[in-house]
Amino acid sequence: MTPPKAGAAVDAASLRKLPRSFYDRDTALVARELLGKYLVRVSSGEARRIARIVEVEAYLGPHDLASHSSKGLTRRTRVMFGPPGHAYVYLVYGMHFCMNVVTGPEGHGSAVLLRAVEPVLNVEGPTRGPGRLCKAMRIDGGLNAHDLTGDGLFIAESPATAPVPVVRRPRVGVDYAGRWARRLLRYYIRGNPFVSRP
DNA sequence: TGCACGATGAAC
DNA sequence: TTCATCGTGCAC
Repeated sequence: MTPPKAGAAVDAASLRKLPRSFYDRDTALVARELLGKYLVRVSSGEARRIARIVEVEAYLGPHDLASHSSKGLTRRTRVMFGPPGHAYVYLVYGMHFCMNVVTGPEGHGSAVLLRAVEPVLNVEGPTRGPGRLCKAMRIDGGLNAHDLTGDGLFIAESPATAPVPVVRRPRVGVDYAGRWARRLLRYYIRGNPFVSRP
């Protein structure tokens, strides 16, 4: 009759969904503050999946040559230029999905890529790396443009109180972006074993 | 209409 | 280090 410890920590009533105002701020700040938050996925007919965000990357806008939005407003980047608090999900290398959260005011073209999570509840398989994260959390292109203040897929406050120690590094796989490749826009929780490339 | 190239992951 | 695999953006 003793409830599992993890279950108690993620009781439905304790999951406080992040408001849109959280996302409508400076992208690097949102990236930094997403660390430690809970990513929640509710697929119909399946148990609710919860994972703690441990690694992210900030993509600042059209001036950031590593950002998809540097191509301007296209069918693909439409979501990035849309209102904050929505999911930008795209396919890379023809086989892996990557999930971002749109940040800043509408029209800004910025987002934060989720690169790794730590399983908390009902999450199976590897979760380090943006593609594996999406696979484990059952996130695919059908969730592109999904409103993160709604249901199905959202981010919530975590019960943790202590601040997380943060490491800043250059972003992964953007060597083509010149000086933007060297910017320290990748953030992860120091010492966390689920980070993709410590 | 064609083509080069990935915000990756897994195998070798 | 190589390769799978396909949507996107841009050249033609």
